[in-house]
Amino acid sequence: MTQPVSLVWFRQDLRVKDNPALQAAVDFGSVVPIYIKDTSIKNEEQPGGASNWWLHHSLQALNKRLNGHLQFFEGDPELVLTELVDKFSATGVFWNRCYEPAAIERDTRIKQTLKDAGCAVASFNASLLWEPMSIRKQDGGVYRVFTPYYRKGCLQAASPRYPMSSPDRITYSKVDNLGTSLEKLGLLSTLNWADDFSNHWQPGEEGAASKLSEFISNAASDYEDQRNIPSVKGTSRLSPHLHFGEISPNQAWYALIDAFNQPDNKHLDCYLSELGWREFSYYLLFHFPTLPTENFNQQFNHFSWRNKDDEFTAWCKGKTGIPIVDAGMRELWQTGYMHNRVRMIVGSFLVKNLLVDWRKGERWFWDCLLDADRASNAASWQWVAGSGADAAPYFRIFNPVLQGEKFDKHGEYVKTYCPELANMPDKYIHKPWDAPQNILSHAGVVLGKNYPNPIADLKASRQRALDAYAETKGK
DNA sequence: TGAAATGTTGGGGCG
DNA sequence: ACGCCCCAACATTTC
Repeated sequence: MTQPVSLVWFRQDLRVKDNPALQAAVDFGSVVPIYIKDTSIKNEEQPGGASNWWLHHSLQALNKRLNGHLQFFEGDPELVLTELVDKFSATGVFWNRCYEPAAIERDTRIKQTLKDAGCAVASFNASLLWEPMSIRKQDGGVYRVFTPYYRKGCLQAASPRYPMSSPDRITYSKVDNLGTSLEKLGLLSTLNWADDFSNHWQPGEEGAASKLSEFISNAASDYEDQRNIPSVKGTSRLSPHLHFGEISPNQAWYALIDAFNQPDNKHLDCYLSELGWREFSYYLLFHFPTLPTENFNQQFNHFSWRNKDDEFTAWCKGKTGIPIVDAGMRELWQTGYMHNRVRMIVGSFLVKNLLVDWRKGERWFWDCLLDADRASNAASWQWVAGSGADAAPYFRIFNPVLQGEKFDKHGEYVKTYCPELANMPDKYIHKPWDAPQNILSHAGVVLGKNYPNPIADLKASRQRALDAYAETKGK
């Protein structure tokens, strides 16, 4: 007696533990796990280079966990799925939900097609603590401010689902592998740009679990104080793992609560609320699908960005002459990651001091970040620009010198990524342009030669931003 | 999850 | 001893 066959369509849930769709397929019968590189989505929504590097290695890890049974395809998922259902005589298809506007539209259509073809189809929530459609204000409206969204909307709603364990035993269907090879998906860049990534990261479920336990044993107990120091690994660094679903937020949420084993701990609450910000980004994207491309606050449609190409390029390359900005941009390029505090600093500098449209920054991050995520990236850039929901007010302009002196007191972070400044004394590490000539020459720094002169005067560009924003506000 | 400008207070140096 | 000034330290307001 053969079991019914079902497909598990993996997308952003590249794990075996706490995977509701996989569990459903196991309960249903024998399983064919598949991954489809979706070529039907628009170019600008295709994952960037760094993200694809991660995806490649994550798929490799998942395939290993599935004993090599993962089948890889490329194309329009609707066509691929209907064809596979037919070829494998599958009677069930299961997946975990995605929440990006284009994915929702695609999946809704596919679900109908497969149902019409007589398949059992079910989708599940595997990547959010609270799904966007379930959180509403008392009057039925949509929250626009984080704190009431999180405190009233989320924390007073039903608790997040407790994580499931791995399926006891996965029975794989005895079918041919009709897919292509992982390599043929072409996710790896031909440049050697990504070579260094693997020194910093281990994509896959195992890497995610070890990041989580490392965070719990080393950093979580002092999270609120340490998370802002970029030279210290005081954050969880789970973001790329969460993005690809190698770990669910539910697993992180409950692991932290269990580890602290006491309510009302400020470090615990602080970390959980960061997971809350991730939820809020998805919530905003769901209810405002144009978030990645349109100003949430439409007053900004009239904003006169300067958009100077040479300045934008200097920012991308980490050659602005502002040490902590350059260090951040170089960390991004070299490691595919940037510390959260520094993301705010470089973002504020680009958008406010240089007056470059936040969407240019969004695009660069999209291509460079291993944790590039449509929801978080869009919501965070709009937050920085002041054009978003519950955004930073227009007058909040980070001073990169003060931020450096506050959060990187001895310049350890700067010196890691800007080695040409390695011998600068603490006093001038964040403002080499103010250093007396003898100190510069003693440190081997020649401004304009081996380290750039600052491309913007911080005081004047701050005033320029205030004027520009004041003008927009008046419109 | 800002920074700068402006205002207030109080200790200490000094004539 | 007293008034005056300076200025650090902190608080408040403004952008």
